[in-house]
Amino acid sequence: MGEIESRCLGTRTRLLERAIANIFARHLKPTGLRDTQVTLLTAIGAHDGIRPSELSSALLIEKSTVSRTVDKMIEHGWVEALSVPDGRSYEARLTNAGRAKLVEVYPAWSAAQTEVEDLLSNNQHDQLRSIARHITRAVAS
Amino acid sequence: MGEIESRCLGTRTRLLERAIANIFARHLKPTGLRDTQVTLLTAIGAHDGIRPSELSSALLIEKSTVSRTVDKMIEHGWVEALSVPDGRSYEARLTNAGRAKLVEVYPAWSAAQTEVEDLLSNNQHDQLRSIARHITRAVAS
DNA sequence: CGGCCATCGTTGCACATACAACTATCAACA
DNA sequence: TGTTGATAGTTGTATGTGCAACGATGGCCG
Repeated sequence: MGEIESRCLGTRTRLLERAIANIFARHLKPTGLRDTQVTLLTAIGAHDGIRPSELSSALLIEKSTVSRTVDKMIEHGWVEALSVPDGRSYEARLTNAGRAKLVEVYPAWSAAQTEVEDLLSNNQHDQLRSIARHITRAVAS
Repeated sequence: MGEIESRCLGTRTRLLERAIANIFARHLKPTGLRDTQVTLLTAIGAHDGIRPSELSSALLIEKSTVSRTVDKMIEHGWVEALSVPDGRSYEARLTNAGRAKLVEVYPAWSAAQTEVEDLLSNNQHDQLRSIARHITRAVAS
């Protein structure tokens, strides 16, 4: 049973995630945005016209969570939903207000990112990105 | 702004955590235990007499979450609380039922662990453990 | 001894999230 | 064209979690 204690990757990943999420949460608090909101806002900004289902599968965020979070961002006026031929779906796009919000959030994000990078040793952030990329590919296939 | 999209360690860590947590959740479901419960049960088993505050700081789980989760495990009869000189705290210890529960859970945990290791490439699980150890030390100091 | 601050665990409350059921729409095909 | 099955997003429900406030205890120092 000591094997769980000594090797469990679930526990370790969670520990890692909490440590890093806490840092981001602290820095983002004054902006009023949550980490998930920043993630979705950024993803929409980087992939104009992306659809909720793509956000969900690419970021591994539950589709219901995406639905509710994007709804709120639409209410805030940061995102707009463009209708598409497929009547079940829509395309998400940043509004000017959404882009402005991202600009506003950037310094806090950057400070958090720097703090996390300082917390990790030199190669570890690259390893982390590499692992995440690996997972992304595995999920995509 | 593309920098957030391309480099954010918060997003990447969360993605990683979700991917792995989903695998563990799926395997653990039949046992009726959540990942956090397994983590706490295992930690108590490995560190007999550990206190809630120590569980919280070592595992980066909120003290309130530890409190409620341990309460439930006590109700299930898996953990017992031993009183200590310091009247504010107590020592947590596994009961025989708790040890039996761990034995019962082990196969599911092991299957999940194997699936995660298969998902990652050769060195990545070691890198992940290394990073988690690094974080643990940073937090402890 | 007595007051003050720190620490510990618990509880109240708000919220994000997961999972499942549901609705609406599309695609395939007879 | 009508039916069937798959897919997209939404909503209901339950729960885990975080944060803040609280009550209780301990430790410290005058």
